[in-house]
Amino acid sequence: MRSTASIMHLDLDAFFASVEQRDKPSLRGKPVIVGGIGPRGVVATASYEARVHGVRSAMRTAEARARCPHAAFLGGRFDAYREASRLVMERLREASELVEPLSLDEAFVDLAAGPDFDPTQLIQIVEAIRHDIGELTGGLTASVGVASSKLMAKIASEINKPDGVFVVEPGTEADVLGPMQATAIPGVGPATAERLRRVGILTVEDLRTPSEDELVRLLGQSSGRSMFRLARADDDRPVVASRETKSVSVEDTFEHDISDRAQLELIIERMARSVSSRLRKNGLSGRTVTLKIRHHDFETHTRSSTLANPTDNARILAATAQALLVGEDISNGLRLLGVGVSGLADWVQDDLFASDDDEIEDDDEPDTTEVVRPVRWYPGMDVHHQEHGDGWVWGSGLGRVTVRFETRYTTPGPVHTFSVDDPALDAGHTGTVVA
DNA sequence: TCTGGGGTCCTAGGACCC
DNA sequence: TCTGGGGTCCTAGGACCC
Repeated sequence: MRSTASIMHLDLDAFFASVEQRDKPSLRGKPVIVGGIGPRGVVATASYEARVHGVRSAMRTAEARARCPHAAFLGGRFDAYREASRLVMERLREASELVEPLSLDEAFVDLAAGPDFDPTQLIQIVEAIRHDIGELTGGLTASVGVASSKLMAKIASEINKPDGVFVVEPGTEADVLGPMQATAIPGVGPATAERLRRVGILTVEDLRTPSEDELVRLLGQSSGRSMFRLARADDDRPVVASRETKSVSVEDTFEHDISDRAQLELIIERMARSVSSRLRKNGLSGRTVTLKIRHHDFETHTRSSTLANPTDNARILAATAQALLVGEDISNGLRLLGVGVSGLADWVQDDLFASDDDEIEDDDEPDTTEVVRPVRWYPGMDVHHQEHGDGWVWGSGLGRVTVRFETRYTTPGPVHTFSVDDPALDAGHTGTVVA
């Protein structure tokens, strides 16, 4: 643990929902919920206006609708989120080359690794970053924690959220941490919290009572040892700029359980194509193929098989995953299927037998010269109308789609309803739906 | 109409090898 | 003749994170 507060943790506030409010002026100041919008969906992010009504991440969308029926429920536009994230990470890298993104909306930055870092200018540096993020992203806000370790920086960023800063003065770490719930420590989730509760440990201070060996007996080697240290704010983990991808996977929960084997095999084929194209985009190939299945009753299994050589070939991935489905009892229906690849190598095996017809036709990538016609209009997605211009889908059903014509750069705009196959209406730039 | 999707890390047992 | 060990790979499951 270093002696200066120079590790920063930055967290964009209600990230997905904030991007939506930025791009949809009529939703600013209103409850916005981004996530799965189908019957089995869950909330990814709720705006602060929605959180007032008790809506939280990972809550079922059905419950969120009950709690906050007047909210806008949107499917999510990942291209827009990725672009905003890219701008933020780029700005962070100007402060220091040691930036460790944790997700699209979170990163650690080792400020001490930056060009002529001056600890006496810490607040000015942080405020400049936050100011620039707002400018670059069209008004997104970030919460920041700065401390002498990753642990305390991460905890600090929560303290004055949203749009706030908290600096943990070196020397005060253990005192700041002590009164907090044990679950404040990253890595203490529901299962660990329950184990700790059973032996009377509720706060971080409580967590300092047992010996290291006792914690190892309770939580296992790895967790036990790390919890012993983290409880004392003893943390010297470095900020690591780049981490290698370890696995690539796709999964889908169906609106209705599926028990038709042929249909499941087709879904596996589609997923294998998607995994394959993502492997290729990143110059990766892998040896272990994993099929994930979730039964109607939520019982979940994985089945994996390791190939002799790494591959990124969609046909091989599909055949391997399909073989793993044989022997599984699907008579009561599956609610989820997933296909993944691990054991990645950053090189592709020269395949002596590869030929063009070895590949399944890749329809994953839309032909950019064509007009993109979405199969379905989901709430929140970007659209373009030949006459009315740019807007977003407010809702659809019964053969109609309702669009609000406004963008990030306009005032709240008018609403019009069209037939779902109106030829004047096209998909705008859009990401993957969260559904 | 209970319970997403994309990841990471850890544990544990069996096979196999030295 | 009564029981070694360590290491690695593979599979499966579980906890956790955003």
